[in-house]
Amino acid sequence: MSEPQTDRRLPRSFFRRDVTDVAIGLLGQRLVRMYRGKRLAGVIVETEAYLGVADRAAHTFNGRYTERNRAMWLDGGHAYVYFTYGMHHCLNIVARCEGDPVAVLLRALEPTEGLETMRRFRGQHARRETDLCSGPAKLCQALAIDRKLDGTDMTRSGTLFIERARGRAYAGAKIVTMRRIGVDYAGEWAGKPLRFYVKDNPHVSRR
DNA sequence: TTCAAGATTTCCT
DNA sequence: GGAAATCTTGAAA
Repeated sequence: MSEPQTDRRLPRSFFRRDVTDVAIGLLGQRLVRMYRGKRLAGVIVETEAYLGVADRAAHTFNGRYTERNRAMWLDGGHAYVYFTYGMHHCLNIVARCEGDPVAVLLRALEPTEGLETMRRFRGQHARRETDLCSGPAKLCQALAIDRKLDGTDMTRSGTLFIERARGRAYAGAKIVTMRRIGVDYAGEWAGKPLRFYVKDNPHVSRR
């Protein structure tokens, strides 16, 4: 028996493409997190591409394979969730194929379902709706995403997945391309145009 | 075993 | 605009 959402879920082939194409293609798609029977969801409005072994800003730079980043080495469509700064989680979606450790960092969502629950998870910081998911760690907190979901196959999981959202896609909107956030230590890679977001969308992380 | 630093967010001046 | 919070990771010793 198949559930309605299953038909809308993005297939493996979507994620096995070039990581930059996946990063751009994810804009306008819907991230869904099932939490205790409830749907927490939002449309992706900001992403960053991490190019793997050649990319000094990537966790897999120079072929690094560790306990933390092993999910990045999985097949396209898997989730890579890491913990940083002693308190924050960030969600990536692996692209390409097994053995090619590239991924897309989800930096912001326009929340669409389960806003009350998100507000509860975010606490009193989320005064405005644009405070809920306007940052990589904020969206993880709003959707209760932590390391327990690291390595999840998002093309098969019923807990964390991505739905095609053509009706809400920002196909007609302008996509802005610029340097990535928070990777100034990465030398020449810090300035590469690998951050993408929907122009003028209020949920995009600032700076 | 030790230690510096981090794909961030929030609060304070 | 600047710094604290907070702890895991990864590399060096």
